[in-house]
Amino acid sequence: MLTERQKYILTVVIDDFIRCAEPIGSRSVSKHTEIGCSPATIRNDMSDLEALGYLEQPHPSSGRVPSQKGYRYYVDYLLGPGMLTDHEKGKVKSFFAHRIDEMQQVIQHATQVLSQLTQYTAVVLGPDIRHHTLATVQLIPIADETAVALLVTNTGHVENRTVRLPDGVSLQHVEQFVRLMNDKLRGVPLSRLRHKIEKELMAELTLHISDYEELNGLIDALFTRDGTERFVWGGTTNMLRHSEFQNVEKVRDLLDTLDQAQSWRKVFANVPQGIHVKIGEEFSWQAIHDCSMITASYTIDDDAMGMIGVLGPVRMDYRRVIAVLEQFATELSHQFSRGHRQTGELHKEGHDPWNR
Amino acid sequence: MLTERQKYILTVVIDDFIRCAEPIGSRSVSKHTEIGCSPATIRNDMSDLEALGYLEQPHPSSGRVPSQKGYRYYVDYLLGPGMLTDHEKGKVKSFFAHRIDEMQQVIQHATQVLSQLTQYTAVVLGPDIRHHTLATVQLIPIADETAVALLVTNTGHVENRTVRLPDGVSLQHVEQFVRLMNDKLRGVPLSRLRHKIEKELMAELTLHISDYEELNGLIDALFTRDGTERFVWGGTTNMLRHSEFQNVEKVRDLLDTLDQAQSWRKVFANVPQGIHVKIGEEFSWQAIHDCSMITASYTIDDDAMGMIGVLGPVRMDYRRVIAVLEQFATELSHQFSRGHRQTGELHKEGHDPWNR
DNA sequence: GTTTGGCACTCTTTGCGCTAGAGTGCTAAC
DNA sequence: GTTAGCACTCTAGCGCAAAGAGTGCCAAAC
Repeated sequence: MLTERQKYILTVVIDDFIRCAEPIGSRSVSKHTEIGCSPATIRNDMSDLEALGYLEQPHPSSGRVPSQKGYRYYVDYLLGPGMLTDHEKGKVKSFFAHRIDEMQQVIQHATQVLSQLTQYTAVVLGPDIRHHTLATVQLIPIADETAVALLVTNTGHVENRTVRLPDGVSLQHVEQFVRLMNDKLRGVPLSRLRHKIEKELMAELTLHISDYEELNGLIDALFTRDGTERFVWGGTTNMLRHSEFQNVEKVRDLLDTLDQAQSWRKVFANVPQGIHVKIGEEFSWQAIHDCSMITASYTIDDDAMGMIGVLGPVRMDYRRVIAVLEQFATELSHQFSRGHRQTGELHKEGHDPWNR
Repeated sequence: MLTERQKYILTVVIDDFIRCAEPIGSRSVSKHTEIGCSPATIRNDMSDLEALGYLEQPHPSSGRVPSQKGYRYYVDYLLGPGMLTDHEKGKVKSFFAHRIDEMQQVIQHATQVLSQLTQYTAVVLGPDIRHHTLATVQLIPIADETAVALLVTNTGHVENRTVRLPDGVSLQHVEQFVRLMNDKLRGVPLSRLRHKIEKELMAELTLHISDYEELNGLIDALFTRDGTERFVWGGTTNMLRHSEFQNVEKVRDLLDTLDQAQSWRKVFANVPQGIHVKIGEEFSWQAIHDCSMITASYTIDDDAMGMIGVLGPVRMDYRRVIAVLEQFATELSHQFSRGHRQTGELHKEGHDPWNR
């Protein structure tokens, strides 16, 4: 258990170190007028803090540097609420001022704004479209046996893929097949499409495409998502601004790691709701052992939807970044909730404005 | 005019410098047995080559380093044909062994293979879809006044965008509007769509959407392409492998420059057909003044289509990269030509297998 | 006229020792 | 429990010398 003064000293050391990236000595801590005790006293406390594992000495008789355990304590117990500057507020506001239709553009732009605002690297995960419902599925033939398949969700998300059509099935049959799927599947969440087809539609579908193998392959090609949640990094080069990445080898490892999309998907999948901070060696990869990531989830009508995050050196400005992320995630939730509500009512079963 | 021996010495100096990245001295050149003359003679020639601007001395009494003018001469007149190693041939072969349907995936994968093969940074431009023809256009309503518009080309490329539908136009009218466009525009190259609509279809289209402003806006939203030819960088971190990028500041400038999509589009637009080498200060941006780019175009049925390229330090292995690019572009051309031919015949005017 | 060996000269790189500065740990006094 | 003083340690920066690489030039040889 730390004394109040020890907590205060730890806070000051970490705050200062975040600012200037150099070991902090007892004299410079004592300069903070609030403390009211001499460097010698502070030395004793800092020595205790080191013994407890919250501080470290890069070499004997240098100032102290926070350990990752120290950062963890700081984030969990010492961090006061942050405030956005007017400039930051303005940037966030202006991002949300003009509505953008295309999800991909929103994501891309958001990473840019976030990374520019924080001067760290930003990441934005799009909404999890498995909860969106199917608006329509279409097949557009482009060659004898090839067609482009389109899935459109109620939220306007479009997914397209090229599929092979089964041999020897007439176009009339394929058309009826598509018609049937549209009739029966509109309004069904993407995540439940496969299930619903297998439970309720197989019999009917085989009327149009009788070869079971072929039919199954086609349905697979149409509805199996590869789980590629779209996420985008922004401002990756901001990493190079910070003194812990002046070594090119390290930078290369780090940037290569950011490209490992598959692995990040796992990381993002396990991040809890709300604001969450992951520090250095809490990551499983060596290359980002001196990075921290702060994440915030945004929601659509209180449904968990997506995530935004900022990756920076362990020595990042947690207070400021958390404030920015909180603000940004809140705005993003509002934005999407409005947009979603507007379109949510449209595609009930049987309602088709175009009477297809 | 250079003597044969001077050309030989220049070649040796550049070859060696490309290999070891250190100034080359007369003694080390004389070690190449073929030359049959002493270091002193070579010193004289190197002195001449420096006077002519092909070589430079980093500081008095060090070895010589090629100037950019030297590289240019080397590339234009001295470079012999390169040969792929069996390993390289194998890599290229295996890339083209399995056919991939989605263009975006082909591009992405190609950049990875190219950058891995060369150990430099690779870029791949997709085919210029302005020459592809329209297969179909569709409007799928997702909210009261919003619809997803889809353009599909004869080559299976799909473009989607969200558009606002004009106020107070019935869905029947919109549907007829789309039907009309499909009837009249199928088979027209994307680049000529706008022109054709304005020349031939405006009168008919106003039957369905009478407000000229609204109609024009919708057509704009449907058919105006923002000129975002898709290109993808791969292996950007390979840049950091090379000794000229050991300075983090420089690396940051360079990586930031790679992100300037807009500017690169201009560069790529002006690259001539075939193999082309651009060296250092021939670029207009400071940040890549010590990079060279080698590009190769690939074609579909002898039509200029797209481009692949490799960006590396000026001190890059031109011979090897040119060989790789030539091979890769040739294979790519074959691949696409086959694929294209297969689908090229389908969408003649009036031929619609689904009778829509 | 071209080529070569020899030699003096220049510049960079590396290692060493020195000093200044920052910060600690310890002890004794308050 | 807190503080002042002091000895000690470690780093960063500087200058210097020696080693190494490579040149330029000159006179002699081909």
